[in-house]
Amino acid sequence: MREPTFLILTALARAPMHGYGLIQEVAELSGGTLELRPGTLYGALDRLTDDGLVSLDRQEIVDGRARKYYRLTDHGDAALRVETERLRRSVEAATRRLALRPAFPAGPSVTGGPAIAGGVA
Amino acid sequence: MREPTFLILTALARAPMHGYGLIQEVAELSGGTLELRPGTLYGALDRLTDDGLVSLDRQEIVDGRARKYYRLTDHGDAALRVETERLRRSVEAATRRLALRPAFPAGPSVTGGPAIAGGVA
DNA sequence: GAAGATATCTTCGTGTGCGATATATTGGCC
DNA sequence: GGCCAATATATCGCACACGAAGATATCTTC
Repeated sequence: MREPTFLILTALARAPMHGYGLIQEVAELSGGTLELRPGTLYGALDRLTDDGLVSLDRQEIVDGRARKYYRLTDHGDAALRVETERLRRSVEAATRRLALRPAFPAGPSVTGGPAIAGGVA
Repeated sequence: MREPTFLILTALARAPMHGYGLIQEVAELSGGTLELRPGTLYGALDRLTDDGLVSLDRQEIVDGRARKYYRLTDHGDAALRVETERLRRSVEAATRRLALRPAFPAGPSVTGGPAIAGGVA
């Protein structure tokens, strides 16, 4: 599961949403770093629906425009929990190892030194 | 950046490693859930080298077998930090929203609280 | 000398995400 | 009244990362 898919599930974890709302919600969740394109969104929704992680909640007509609300299924809820824990472990591992490194003396100059530090167990 | 790539950079954050060592290290980092295949590994190393995130540290001959050690560059260090924070934000968002859901009433009752909690931002 | 582990690397196929594009309706603007 | 932007859904093709499988080579063990 990649980031767009993960964030779609995350967005749906709070409440059912329709496609366009998901685009905005995911942008917010990612701090603006990820702009969901229609091709990504609807492709993901189809895939997730096939996999049973998401299902069509209801269909409304708002101002003459059809709105399809998608909902996280129990299966999707479980998958999101599993994936979240996987990611959490990765993030923790990376954080731990980055902390051992001499975190960049800042400055625009790269200052030659490889500065790799010795073998830590 | 996807998970295999992320974990390769994470593995290299501690110390330079050679390909085969990375396969084992990434398996350990992921708790055995991700087994890096040679195609994934060497493809990623080539790509990361082209992008300047990783570079060839040294080449040793151990027991007659060539070993190429790869090293995280400053650029790679920075990229890993950025990516780690991105992931951390995603994980926190998902955790927060999952905590709001009635975490599976399920049968055998999980005793009292969801107990997921943690510091919500 | 054959078998298995170590170690690197290539080729090929596929799934996912993304860009571009199409369609339709509403509302604002000139 | 016509045009454009925004809202909203949907499809197509491409690129890229990944994964499976196999080729190559050396060392160790039997």
